[in-house]
Amino acid sequence: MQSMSNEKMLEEIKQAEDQIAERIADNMDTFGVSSTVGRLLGIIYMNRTAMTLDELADHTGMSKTRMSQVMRQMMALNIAEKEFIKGSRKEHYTVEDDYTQTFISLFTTSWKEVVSKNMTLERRLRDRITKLEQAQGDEAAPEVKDRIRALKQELDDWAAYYNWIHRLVAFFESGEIFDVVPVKEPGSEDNQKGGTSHG
Amino acid sequence: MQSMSNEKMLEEIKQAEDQIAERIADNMDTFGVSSTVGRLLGIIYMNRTAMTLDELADHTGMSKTRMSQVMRQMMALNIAEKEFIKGSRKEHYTVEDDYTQTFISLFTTSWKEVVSKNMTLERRLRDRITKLEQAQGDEAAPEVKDRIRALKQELDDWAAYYNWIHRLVAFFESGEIFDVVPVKEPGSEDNQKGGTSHG
DNA sequence: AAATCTATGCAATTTAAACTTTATAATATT
DNA sequence: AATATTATAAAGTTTAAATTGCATAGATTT
Repeated sequence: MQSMSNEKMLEEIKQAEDQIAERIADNMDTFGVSSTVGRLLGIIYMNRTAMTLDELADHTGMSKTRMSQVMRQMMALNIAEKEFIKGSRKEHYTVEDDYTQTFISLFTTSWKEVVSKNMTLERRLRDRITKLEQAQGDEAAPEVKDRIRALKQELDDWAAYYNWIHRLVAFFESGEIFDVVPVKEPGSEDNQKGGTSHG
Repeated sequence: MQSMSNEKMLEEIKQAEDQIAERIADNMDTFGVSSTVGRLLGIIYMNRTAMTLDELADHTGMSKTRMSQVMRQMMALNIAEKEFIKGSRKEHYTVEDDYTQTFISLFTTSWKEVVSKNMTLERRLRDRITKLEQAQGDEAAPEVKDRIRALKQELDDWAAYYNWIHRLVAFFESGEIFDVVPVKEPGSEDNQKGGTSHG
């Protein structure tokens, strides 16, 4: 085809941008969160400036209530924050503009929650086992003793695994991960936006 | 309370085991997969030997068809495999018994898929932009030129991010992650089950 | 403190995912 | 080849999650 009209070109460009945003949204379910989270992330990111619930509702065609819920969730996940805009009464929301940092936030917040739930259960189960051991009289069947031993072993493995995740999360959160897997390919002098000191 | 009956103790032990299995299942949605995946993982893991679809259906109270679907998904995620049992016609399924390795498999397989999808889109968009640039005649508006430049920048950022994830996945898959975040706390002489050479 | 605009909690509805039933294809056994 | 038993596919149903509309509470301006 020959030289296009400007309108047609702008239309094509918009389509390309939309495809990127849509892919961001899709990828979100790998983190176990709703795709609407990704859609808003994409919209605000592409917009380059803070946006209000009304603007988001306009862009998505969804209800303002839903926008409120999702932005709240995104703030809980540490991938969005409110930004004060002088002269405006509305709340404005921004998102982290560094993809990698967004990945880290999503990864660490969700796994921290998992680790915490696990630790609670572990404590409870250890107490329970202690009581069981005390309660098992001299006449306790060998089978019972074996099962208790196996359960303790299981709990130890389990705890070791969660301890690993705990340290893994810390490794990401502190930014140490960038020392071993830098953002840009080796050969570039400047390997990341925020420097090594993250936490 | 005083010394319990053996039946009561076995009952308590079983409850504790069930709670662990239930937690494994719950945690699965952090990976973005159905909790049934986690439930089967827990059941087979606790069982310590390969199981058939019928046995799984018995344990869960779900249909055999569903068991087939989920086991297929688990094999796609590299966290389960078929095991040939001599003399039996049925398929028997086992799961990885190392929690950490299961984590790695889930993490790497899902992100690999995401990276692959992204690369396909990226290629397609770059072609499109090239065509746009060729098609923009001498009379192309400055706005169009700006938008194209911005889109290219966006695509570069985007590609850098996915390249990072790509290398991150490799870092996990190769086992190098264990060099920087070992499975057991430092102080233990033996830091992991499979040694350093994973891939 | 009344009026006006904001964001959010809650019940109701829509939509998507999980799961089951039924039907079919594949594989082994006789 | 006929039979029995397995695994998978397709369509239908149930259950859970996402989304909306309405009602209310919190601010801000006048």
